[in-house]
Amino acid sequence: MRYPRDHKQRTRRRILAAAAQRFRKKGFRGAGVDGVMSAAGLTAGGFYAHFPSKRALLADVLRASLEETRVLLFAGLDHLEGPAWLRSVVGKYLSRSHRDGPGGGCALPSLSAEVAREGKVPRQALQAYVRQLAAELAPRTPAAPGLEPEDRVLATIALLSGALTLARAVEDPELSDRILRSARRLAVPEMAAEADLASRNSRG
Amino acid sequence: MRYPRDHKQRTRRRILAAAAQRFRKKGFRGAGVDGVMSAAGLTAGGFYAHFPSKRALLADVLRASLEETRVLLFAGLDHLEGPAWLRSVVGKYLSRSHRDGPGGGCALPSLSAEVAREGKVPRQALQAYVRQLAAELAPRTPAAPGLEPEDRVLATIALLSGALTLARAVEDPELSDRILRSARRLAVPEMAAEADLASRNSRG
DNA sequence: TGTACATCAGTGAACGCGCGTTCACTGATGTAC
DNA sequence: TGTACATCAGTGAACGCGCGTTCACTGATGTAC
Repeated sequence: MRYPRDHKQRTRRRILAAAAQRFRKKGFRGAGVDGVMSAAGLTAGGFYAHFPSKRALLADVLRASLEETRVLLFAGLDHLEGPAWLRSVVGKYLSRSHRDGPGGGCALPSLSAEVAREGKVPRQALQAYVRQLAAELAPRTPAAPGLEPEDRVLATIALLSGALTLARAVEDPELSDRILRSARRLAVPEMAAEADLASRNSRG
Repeated sequence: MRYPRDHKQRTRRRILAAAAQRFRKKGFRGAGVDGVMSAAGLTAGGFYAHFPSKRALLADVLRASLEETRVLLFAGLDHLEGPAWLRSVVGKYLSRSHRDGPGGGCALPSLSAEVAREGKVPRQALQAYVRQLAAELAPRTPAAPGLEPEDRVLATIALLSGALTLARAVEDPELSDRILRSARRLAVPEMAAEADLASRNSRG
């Protein structure tokens, strides 16, 4: 072995991390191979020693983002359960910091629409992303009217992703905040009345 | 007047209609000026006699799509009210035909993520789109736990848009259908239990 | 210990291509007389 | 009624640019002896 054991693999991870950041921030078409590589401290030509194409990278970016989303959503909630747990997860997803940092966090709000147009491989990766996220949320999610946990979780992912996308696209910060807050309540109606009461109290 | 009265205006509308179709179907970056113009039966050069730039066209496309969404959602529902009315609206939005025809219908699922990155003018147009749609839905929308009609409507738009985006991005048709169905129930919990019952009965 | 060598991750110039935009020109139109 | 003309919507070639991708080459690395 002429180079340090994991040298190439570590470089690959650096490229992947840079791509995950830039794809989510600028979109798949908005982020170029050139930019990704120079963000990783490399030049464009080297890219193809690590990935067969930009589109193939997109699938890997989805896989990498799932891990970030996991950490973002699940960290430090072991003591909660039922609606209170779900409210916490939803609150983290629909937080201002998640909205304002599209380069990190969940890939769905930034990339779903583009992935839909990029053919089979990226679409399957997104599908795996949704399935995996749903599978991890379902066991702790309570049922809702007409919705087993597995289905409630799918609808909730759609709601969270849609709300974050809109909250990012709208120009007025107040409307943006309002979209986040409303979506939080629609996602967890069990806690919505209390949240309403609490915010009334705290505002006087 | 050397040309028929509305000749140029009519051409403009043709370009706008072609752009609305192609932007929603292929994305803003995925659809080129060339393609839009030839879909309108013209050549690329003529575009700039009608619009100052491709980006300015995006804002107009959002305005044009709102009218289509209006027709799609509200046509023929005058006899309904409350949850039953809302269920109908939601059912039309989250229908297979809307999912499978991204070139028509609502602009939010296809364009929100890109609009967020295209600067002030398109973002304001999207904001107006959301506000207008919300204002038209709110008067007939019932309140929900912790959600006045105005807020429920915002969260519902987020849910509908997010669900359609995911349903389009996922490869497996069964998962796609399941996302639509789950979102329908989360959007109108008042009718979800009945829908559940009905579908159980009809399946045996 | 020191030197020649084989490896291979990464460089950087070049490729063809499609993009958004510009602009000199065309040619169908309705008008003037 | 017929002819010369002014208008202007639309053409089509050209522009510079950035894209994804290729490939001959470089040079730092660890190895062999």
